[in-house]
Amino acid sequence: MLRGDVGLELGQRVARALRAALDVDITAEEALIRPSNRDGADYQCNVAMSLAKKVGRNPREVAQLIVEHLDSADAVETPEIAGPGFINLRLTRGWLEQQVAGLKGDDRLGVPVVEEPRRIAIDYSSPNVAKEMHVGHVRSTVIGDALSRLLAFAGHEVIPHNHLGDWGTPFGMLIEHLVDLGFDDEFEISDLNGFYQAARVKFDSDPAFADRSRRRVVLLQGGDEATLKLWRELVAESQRHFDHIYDVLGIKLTAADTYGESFYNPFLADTITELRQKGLVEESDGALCVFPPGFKGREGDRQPLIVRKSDGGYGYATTDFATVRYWVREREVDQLIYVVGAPQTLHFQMIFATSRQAGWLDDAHTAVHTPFGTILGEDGKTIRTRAGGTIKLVDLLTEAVQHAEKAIPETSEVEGAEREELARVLGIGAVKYADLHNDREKDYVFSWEKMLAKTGDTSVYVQYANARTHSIARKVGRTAPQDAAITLAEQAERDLALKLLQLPTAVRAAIEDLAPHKLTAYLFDTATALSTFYETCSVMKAETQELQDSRLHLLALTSRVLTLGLDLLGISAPERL
RNA sequence: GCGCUCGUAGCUCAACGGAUAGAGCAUCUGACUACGGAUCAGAAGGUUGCAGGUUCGAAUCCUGCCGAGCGCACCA
Repeated sequence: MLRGDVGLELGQRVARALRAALDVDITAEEALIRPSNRDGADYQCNVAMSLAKKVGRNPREVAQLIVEHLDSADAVETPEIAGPGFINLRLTRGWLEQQVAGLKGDDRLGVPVVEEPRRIAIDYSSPNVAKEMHVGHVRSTVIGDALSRLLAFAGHEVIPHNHLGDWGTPFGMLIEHLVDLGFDDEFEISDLNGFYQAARVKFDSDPAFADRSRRRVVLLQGGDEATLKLWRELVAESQRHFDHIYDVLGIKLTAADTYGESFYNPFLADTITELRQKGLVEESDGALCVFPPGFKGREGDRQPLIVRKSDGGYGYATTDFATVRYWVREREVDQLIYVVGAPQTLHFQMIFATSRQAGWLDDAHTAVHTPFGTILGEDGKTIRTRAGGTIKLVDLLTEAVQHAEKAIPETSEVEGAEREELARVLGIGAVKYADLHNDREKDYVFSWEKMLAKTGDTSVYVQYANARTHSIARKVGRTAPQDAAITLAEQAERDLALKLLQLPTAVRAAIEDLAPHKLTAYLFDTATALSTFYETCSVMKAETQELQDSRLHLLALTSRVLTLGLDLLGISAPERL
C-alpha cells in the first residue's frame, strides 16, 4: 500500500500507539507530526504535551508511552524524547527507499484523491465588457486559476466561472454610442478602452445623448431585440479580447465559463421576493434594503445592503444574492469560492450572513471569500504607468515576454521558434509565480528584476532546476529500468527523497488554506534540494550502473514533482532552457 | 466614529500554538577544465511595532496603545 503522505502515515502509527497505551482516540492529524529541522530528526511529534493534561500525566510520561507502543521499527529509527516531550522521528533508510520507489508507478506522485469530493463553484477573473483587462485583473485570474487546478487535482468537481460585468447602466451609453457610429450588426473594436472613454465623454457633455442612453437602458432591460443584438455583439467582441488574454496566460477560462451579471438578471425579482417573504427586507429612504445582523456602519448601528435602488434598479448586492441562490439551488454546489479583492471583504460578509438567514447557505453549503492584496509599484503605491494611467494586461504580458527574452543566457541550448516560445513560458511563468509566491492577502511590489532573477525564489530557478534533470538524462542517453532500486546512501540523496515525499503535504496545505504560496515554497525547497544533489552526486560519473539507475530515477521523480507542482499553479516546465 | 487586513534580518518575504523564528536578495569567505556556475558550501545579520494577559510553551490566541493600508446606502 502506497502512502505518499509521510506525516499522516506517522500520525496513524502514533494514534495507534496512543490507543494501545492510554486508550485515547485521536486522528492522524491530531498526532501533530511536523517536519523537523533538528539534526538527525526528519519529523517531530508534538502530541504528548497537548495531551498530557487531558490524560492526567506529565508530558514526558506520555511521550515515553507513545514511544514504547509505537509500531514503527520498519519505518523509524529508535525515537528520541527531547525537551518537554517532543518525540524526534528519523526515518529508516530502507523505508524511505521503499516509499520513494513507490512513487515511480504513481501518476499522482502520492497525492491522494479526496474521500469526499465536493462540487465547488469558483468565481475569478471577472473583467468588464467594453473595457480592456488591466493589471488589476492579474491576481484574481492567476490565483483563481491555480486554486481551480489544485481543487480539481485533489478530486473535487470544480466549476470555474467568470462573473463578467456585462450589465447595468453603462450599457445604455455604450450601445447608444454604437448606434451613433453606425454599427448595427457586426463590428470590431480594436481599442475597447478608447471606445468606452469616447462614450463616457459624450455622456458627460451631451445631455441629449445622456437622455438617449437612459432610454436605451430601459430598452435593454425590457428585452428590445435590436438593442439586445448590439449588446450581444459588444459582449462577444469583448469576450474575444478576454479569450486572447486567457490564451496568452494559459488560463482555463472560456466563453462557456462565463456567467455574467446579465445571466442572473432574470432571477433578480424572484430573489428579492424570496428575501421579502422571509421578512429580511425593509424600505429605507425609498430603497429596499436588507440589514444583516451584527454589522455597524458610519451612520448608525446598522449597515444596509441595497437590494433595490430607489429608482427601481438593481445593484450588485442583488446580483450577488441571485448568484448564491443560483449556484446552491440550481447547480447544487457544496461550496462557493470568490477570488475577489480584499476591499470587498465586508460586502461578502454581509452577503453571506444574509444568505444564511435566507437559507441559501448552511453548514453543508458554504461560501468563502478569498481576498487578495494589491499589486504595488516600486514606489509602494498601486502600480501605474509612468503617465499615471492603468496598465493594460496585454502590455504587461508583452513586456514580461520581452524581459524574459533578454534574460535567456547565451549558453542556452534553445534557438529560433523554440526560443520565442521559451521566452513566453518564462515571462508568463514569472508573472504568475511572483503573484502566487506571497501570502495571498498581502500587497506585493511588482518588480521585473526580482521576478525574473535566476537565483532565489522564482519560477525561473525552479524551471531551470527541472530543465537540468532533462539535460542530464539526455546526456546519459539511456533510461534506468523501471524496477531498478533506489538507494539513498548520500545525505543529498536522502534529503531529496524526503522532499519528494512531502508533495502531498504541500498540496494539502495549499488547498486547505486556499494558499498557493505553500506550494511554491515547497517547489523552491525541492529545487534547492535538487541543486544540492547535483553538487555531490554525479549521475554520469556514478561508480556503478546500479547507482546510476538509482540516481536517474531520483532525477526523473524530481522532474515529475516539479512539473506537476508548477502545472498545478498554471506554470509550464520546459524540458530545456 | 465603527470595522477589516497588516507591522518579523538592511530589502522582499516564510513560519500549521511547539524546541535555537527560517528562506531569498544584498554584504563578506570559500569551491572553478563546471553531469548547463541560471551552481554549491559557509559567515554575518532579529527584544517578531509597544505594553499587559492566557498557556507547560506565543510572531501566532485575548486586551489596550502606536503606525500603515482598505472598507462602511442607492458605482460594481
